[in-house]
Amino acid sequence: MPEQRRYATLLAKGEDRRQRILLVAQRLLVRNGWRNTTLGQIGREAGVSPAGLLHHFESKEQLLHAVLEARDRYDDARRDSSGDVIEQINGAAARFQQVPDLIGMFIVLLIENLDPEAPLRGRILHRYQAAIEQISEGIRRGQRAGRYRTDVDPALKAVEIVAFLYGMETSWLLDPSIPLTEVFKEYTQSLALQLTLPADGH
Amino acid sequence: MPEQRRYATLLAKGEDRRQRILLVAQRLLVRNGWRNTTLGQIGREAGVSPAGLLHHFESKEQLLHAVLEARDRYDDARRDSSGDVIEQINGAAARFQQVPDLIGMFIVLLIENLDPEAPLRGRILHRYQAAIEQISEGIRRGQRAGRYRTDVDPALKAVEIVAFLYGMETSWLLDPSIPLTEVFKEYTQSLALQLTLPADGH
DNA sequence: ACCAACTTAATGTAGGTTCAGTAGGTTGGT
DNA sequence: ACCAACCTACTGAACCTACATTAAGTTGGT
Repeated sequence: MPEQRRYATLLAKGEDRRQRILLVAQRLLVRNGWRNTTLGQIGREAGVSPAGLLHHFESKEQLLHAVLEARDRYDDARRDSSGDVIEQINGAAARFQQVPDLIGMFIVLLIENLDPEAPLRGRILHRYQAAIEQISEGIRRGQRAGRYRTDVDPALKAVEIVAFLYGMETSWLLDPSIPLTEVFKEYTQSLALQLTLPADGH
Repeated sequence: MPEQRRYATLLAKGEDRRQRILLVAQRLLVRNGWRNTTLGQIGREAGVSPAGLLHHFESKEQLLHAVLEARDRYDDARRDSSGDVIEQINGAAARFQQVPDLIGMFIVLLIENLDPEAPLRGRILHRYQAAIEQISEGIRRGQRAGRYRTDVDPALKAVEIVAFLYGMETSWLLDPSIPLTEVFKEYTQSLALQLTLPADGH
């Protein structure tokens, strides 16, 4: 039996549990925030004791990083800087329905790490700026292609769009009954109107 | 000497300290979240021991409620349902500069109270819905007055606008260097464009 | 026999709260 | 003017609970 296969069953079981823990941790993180989520809660829902949990992750902090890395892998997998801005926004909207458990993680961590000394602050700020940059670039591309008016400042508009997206996440976390699709549609229409019409000086 | 004036000097000192505690608590609440703010921190910055703090407020939770009530009084004082939506949004923008310490309190508490069982969840949801209602009504008023197109659904647009406002708070909390004024101006222009132009069926 | 995957029972610590006491200003009577 | 009773505004130490983490032991597959 090859070295790699020794304990294959056990290791598979462990990996399974590990994934389950990550999923539960992710969900509770969004619902309760990270600081207010205890290893006991995660463990209970994942079927292990707090100590058992630390068999898979060496500390609570490291578990958080594992959750973040899983999330980053997901994001990286579907980053597409090809489509135009409207499509990017619609993509974000679709994700609300497709993977509701992932929505809000970023916002929750952002709020929990506002302090300059907060451990995740750098990482989060970086991600925010990357989002701005991605949207800006989408707008610039549209302008170069002649699809968008050139008198709209891409950087400003990007800040606005990202604010709208964050705000929708926040609103939806609070009240999932809001008419997501319609609001997104409304906003993208409004955007299109402003981005594609010629200026009229009133 | 009238009954109310007994111990006037002492009571004034107490009231002074009380106000100072409220201010510090409010600031730390936004920076660190409520759960991550300790009575020790608040006390240190307000010049009392944790125990001394509880002489003025009977518990940490009650202190939070006092902060909320102070905030509500402020909000109620400047509620104006008279101006149109654009003006309301500009008013919100102005508050970022005027009273930066008040910005973000709502968002932070919102995120910390997402859970259905969370103590402030009801209060926060109610306030969100009130904000939506206020904006909706502003749009409807504009429509009745013939200033706005009637083919924009006020409820939908209100959700969008509130999302933008929350998102701007969040973004600004994370990165205060964003060009606030310009983004607000950009957004209100975009809004005006959509709300006041006749429909073109493309 | 060995190793992963646990469990239960400590351990340590942070933080809210309680308690007993101190300082010093206030009041009302003398 | 002075004093006793009373009050507010605290402080420091002790208390208690909730957690994260550690230690030591158990189980069951390979």
